[in-house]
Parts: sequence; C-alpha cells; structure tokens
Amino acid sequence: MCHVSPEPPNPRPISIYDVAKAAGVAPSTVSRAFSRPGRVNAETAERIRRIAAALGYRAHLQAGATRTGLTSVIALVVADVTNPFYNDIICAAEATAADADYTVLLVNTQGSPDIERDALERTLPMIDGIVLATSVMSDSTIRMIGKQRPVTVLNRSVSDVPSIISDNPRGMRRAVEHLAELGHHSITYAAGPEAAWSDGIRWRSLRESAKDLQLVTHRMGPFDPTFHGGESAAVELARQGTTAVITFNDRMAIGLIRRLTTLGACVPEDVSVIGFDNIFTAELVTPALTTVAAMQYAMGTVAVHNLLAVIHGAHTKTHDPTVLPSRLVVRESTAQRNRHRPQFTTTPAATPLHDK
Amino acid sequence: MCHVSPEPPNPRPISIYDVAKAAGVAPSTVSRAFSRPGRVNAETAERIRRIAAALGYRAHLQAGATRTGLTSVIALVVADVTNPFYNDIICAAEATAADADYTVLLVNTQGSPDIERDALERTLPMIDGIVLATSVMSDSTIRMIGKQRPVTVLNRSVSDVPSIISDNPRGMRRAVEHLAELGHHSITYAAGPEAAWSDGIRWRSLRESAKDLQLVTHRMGPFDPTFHGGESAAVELARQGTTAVITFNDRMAIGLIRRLTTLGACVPEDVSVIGFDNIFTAELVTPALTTVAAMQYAMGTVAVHNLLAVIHGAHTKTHDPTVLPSRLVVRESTAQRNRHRPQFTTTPAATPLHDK
DNA sequence: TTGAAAGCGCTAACAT
DNA sequence: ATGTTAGCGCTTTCAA
Repeated sequence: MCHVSPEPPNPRPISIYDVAKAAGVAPSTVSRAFSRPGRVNAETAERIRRIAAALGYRAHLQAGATRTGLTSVIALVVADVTNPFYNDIICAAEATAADADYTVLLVNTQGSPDIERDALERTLPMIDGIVLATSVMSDSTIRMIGKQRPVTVLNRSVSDVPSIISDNPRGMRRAVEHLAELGHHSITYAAGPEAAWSDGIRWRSLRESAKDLQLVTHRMGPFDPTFHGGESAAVELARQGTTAVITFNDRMAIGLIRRLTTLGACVPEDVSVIGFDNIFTAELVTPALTTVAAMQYAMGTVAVHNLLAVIHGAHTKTHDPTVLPSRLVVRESTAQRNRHRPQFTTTPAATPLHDK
Repeated sequence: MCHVSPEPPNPRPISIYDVAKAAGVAPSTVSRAFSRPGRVNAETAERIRRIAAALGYRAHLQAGATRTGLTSVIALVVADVTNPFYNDIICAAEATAADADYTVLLVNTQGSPDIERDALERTLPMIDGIVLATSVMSDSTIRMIGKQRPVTVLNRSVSDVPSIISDNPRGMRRAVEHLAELGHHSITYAAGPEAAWSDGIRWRSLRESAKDLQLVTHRMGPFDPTFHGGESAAVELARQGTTAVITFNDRMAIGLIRRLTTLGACVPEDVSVIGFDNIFTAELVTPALTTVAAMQYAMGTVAVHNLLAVIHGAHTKTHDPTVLPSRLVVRESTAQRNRHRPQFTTTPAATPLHDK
C-alpha cells in the first residue's frame, strides 16, 4: 500500500558545479557571475544566469559565508514577536536592513533566558550582527557578546555597547505632572519584569518626579508584562486602594482596567490609569488608554543603522546611549480625582475575564 | 581623536581546530564530542567540552550542514508577524519544533510577493523544511517548492502538499445561522485580500449557507485585512446600507465598527458585525466582537508535526487537507434586527480615527 | 576509541 | 576575462 516515494525529501540542491558544467565554464566564473557581475563578460554572465535559472539553482549563501565570514544577515532578538510594541520596531528594522541588502533574522525568546542563550548559541556564528530589542542577559554577558560580534541594544543602556533608549524620565515626568494636575496625591506603579531595564528606569523616574511634585508613590509587582499580569495587579490594587496607577506597559494597563471594572471600580472616575508604549490597541479599548508613547519606528531604524555602521567598521569613541524623545498621549483613562467618593477599595470577588 | 580600535569587529570565531589543538586531540574527536557523545571516551568528551567552553567555542552548525545538508532549522513563513492571529501559531510551532530539537526561522513577508520570493530564495538552501502560514504564491509555485523541500501549508489547501485548514464552511454556517436567528434577511461580506485562500472559501461558504437559509448576500471589497481596511469597508457599507456584516477577519471587523460608530451607526443596534479569527483584542473592544474562532495553537502544532514527519521520511499517500474545527463565539456585536429603525444609511462625513 | 583524509558549496587569491 | 588552487568549519568515511 505504502509505496516508496521515488524522490528523497531533501534532494541535493543544484550547486555552482552543476551550473558550471552545463555552461562549460569554471565554477569560479559562475560564482563571479552572481556576486561580481562586473568582472565577467556580460554575455557569459547572462548565459550563466539563464542556465542557472533553468536548472533551478539557488545560491547557498551560508556556504560562501564559511569562507568570507560575512553572511549579510543580522539578528533581531525580541522577547515576544507578538507584542504589538515591537510592530514598528520590526518593520523599521527590516526596511532599514533591506535597504542595505541585509536580511533580518527574527529571534523570539519568549522572555526565557534559556531560549535566548540557546538561540544566540545557534545563530551567533551565522550572523554579522545583533540587535537586542529585549534581552534578559546581564550587562556583562552582553558586553562579552559585543566582543565577538557587533551588537546594538534597544530599550536598555549598556556601557561600552551602542544603546538606543527612549526618554523614559521625560515621559514619566509628563505622566506624573498630568496626574498631579488632575488632583491625585498618590501614585501606584505596577511593575513589570525585574529583568527589564526599562522597568527599573521607569520606577526610578516616577519616584523622582513624584518627589519633586510632592506626591506619594507605591510600588506593586513584579507582574508579567501582559494582559494577565495587569489583571493580577488589579487584584492587588483593590486590596490597597489608590486613585492613580501607572503600569509598566499598555498590555498590563488594559488588563488592569478590565479586572478593575469587574471588581466594581470605574476607570477613570475612581482610578486613573496610565500605560507605556502606545500600542495600537490602546486607542481601541474603552476607556481609551492614556499612555506614554515612544518612537518605535525610529528605534528600529536607528538600531539597525548603527549596527550596520559598526559592521562596516565604524569606531564610535563614546557609547553614550542615543535617546529618543517620548511623549504623553492623553486619552480617556485618566480624570480628575473624585473627592466625593471614598478611595477605591473592595474585596476581591468577581471572576477573572475568561481566558480564551 | 579617533584611535584605531585594537580588535576587528568580526574576529574569526573559535573553531574545532582551536579546541582540538588545545585539547591535544584530533578535530574529528572534538566534532564527535559534540554531535555523537556516545562514540567518544566519556572523560575525553568531558575534557573537550570544558576546554571548548573556556575558549568560548560556538558550534557553527551551518558549516556542518554543507556536508550533511541537514540544518535542524525549519522556516515559518507568515505575512505579518505582528498580526495577533499568528500568536498561537508561532508559539505552537516553536514549542513543537523545540521538542524535536529544531529551530524555527520566522520569515515575515509583509504580504509582498517580492519579499516572499527573496526570503525563500535566501533561506531555502539553509533549512530542512517550510511551513507556509500565509503565502501569496500560486499553488503551482508551492508545489514546485514542495519538490525541493518538505512543505506544509496552513490556512490553505494545495493539492499534493500537506495542508492544514480550519473548517471555514462550518464556522461560516454557524455565523449565518446566528444572524438568521436574529432576524436578519441580508448579509454583506467585507472581503479580504483576493490572494488569500481563506477569503475565497469564506465567501463561497457564506453564499451557500445564505442560500440554504434563504438570505440575500452582498460582497464588498477586497480590503486590506487590517483595521484600516475595516474602516474603508465601513465607508462603503454606509453608502449601501445593511443590517448584518461578516468581515474577512477580526481586525477588519474592529476597524469597521469603529468607523461605523463615527459615521453615526450603532453596533449592534443598527448593524450586527461578525469577524473571523477570535484574536485577543476581539474580547477587549466595545462592543466585544462576535467572531468565528479557529484553533490556532493546534494548527501550529499539527503543521510542524506533519512537516517533521515528512522530513523524517514519512510518505503520506493522500494529501487531503487536515481540517480543524472552528466555532462561533457570540459576544456583543450581534443583536436582533431592529425593525423600528430604518436600515442604516448615511452620507460619509465624520473624520477617520486618528492614525497614531 | 581515535586519527587521517576527503569533501560539502562557495569565494578569494593567484595565475594565465 | 577566465581558469586553477586553496581553504572556510564541519562531518563522515575509512584506517588504525
């Protein structure tokens, strides 16, 4: 019944030797016809390309890379490709790389140190450089990798490694001022993963800004930087009471608002919520989310641009991080503090949002 | 000022020769110590690994692949990594592949035939198989690639190539029944990209189901399968009037509802809307979206599972597509047809939602 | 169990 | 402008 397939699943691919023989030229000529068209007779080159196409030849760039060490591939390491925060970063990185004839290898670490290490282990030898958009590795590990391959880090400042960050202090400052103007006296920060550099800077910026404006701060967490993490934060928040919350990111803010609502609190009437990142969904939820926006597209562009510069031999003397501006986008999740209602407190009761 | 950097940006990586010399063994022994630990003295292997680690050696798998032709890498081709529809597919694919010690190479084509062709051209020689989660290539092209490398296609049925689809006809049937029960007489389909196989099957299924239930159907589009595509659909919809819409996917449905609202129509009071995919955001928007859910996680698992089977030499006799069930998730965007109001019609007036 | 040698597909020197 | 040769890092025979 089960007859043997006549063709193996992975037939040996056509090589330049096959093409060379068919065209009656030396293999190196075939190689040149593709990589250095100028250095070969125009007609010969054309004939070679025709024959190659007819034979179904595909250049095996990795093989050549064993000789040159250069692959024209760079890796973009992110914790979670499906996090909308990376949308623009990925698009920008791919566009910028494509302009320079580089390919972007997307590496999805799911926030796991093991996966990240493994993936890097596997891909490092076959790439010309790395953009670390999110990394849970230590600064010293990153610096070590930076010795082996050109590296650029995003959303994090690592000394001796080109870094691109957005102006978290300024964005946080604007968020705090906004809440102060609305009459809030105390701000709770729902923290993201401790390994996240941006979590640290955001909390520190919050504390400083709050101190300047004579506001009180609290810190909850760490939570997963996801919708569910935000839900957990809501439960904890309900126990301690507050009128204003800033979350590590928008996904958490959205989860928090959701859960808060099922717990009987109104946003923004009872509690004002501010997120970070300005993801697309922030505009879509009800109430629309007030959030600190970063320039993701620019981040992706600059990161790849700098990386390619280093690959091509640029020697940046100082490695002060490149700081991109950030701004506050005011929507509906923040409002005047409601003095007539008691501070929001309740006992956890309602069921969590059904997890699809 | 700009002193020359003492170390080149891409130092030659440590090879097995370096390790071999340091360990005082032959290179082949080092190779075996990593790839075939059983066939080398346990102590020697341990010593080699220690020395390798100390030297910072990283296996260069691509180099070995030039010999064996096997890379333990498979490609997952998607149109848009940031489309939440792929979340679970990507996660499932990576998990399933990791279980078998394979790495997933994520290829983002942005729906462009050129990028897809280019990416495939570049990566085909260095992978053991491909999962096409979205492809704009023709069936015959896919079949041709299937001759060169094991291929599995998702969300599409290609003869002679293992295909995994969800039960669109059944899902659509349930959607149409649902609308019929709510008293709607006519259903408009807002189409997605013409190149999308699932768009075709959805429209055909809609027509058949509607015919069975004696409902009238209209078709608009094609539109981009995005939020903005949905907005465009809303404008067109406003001109023609209707009480029930099914969109190609959830992102379109969300955009459509948004724009419809700014145009003065109420969802679901004036018009009922049903999407496809059940993306995470569908639950978050107001009104929450009624949608046809597919089993994305299972799709990813099955796709990779089947692919690995083919890679390991399975000979499936018939290539009938694997069909995964789909179901209707009823939320708030569908309601009883409102007989007391006139059919929704208006002139386009309001401004589109601000694009961040 | 280990070593020696050949070869994967390609590119870069060098030679013609 | 083209051919020849060596070699990239690794795996895999084949011997020892």
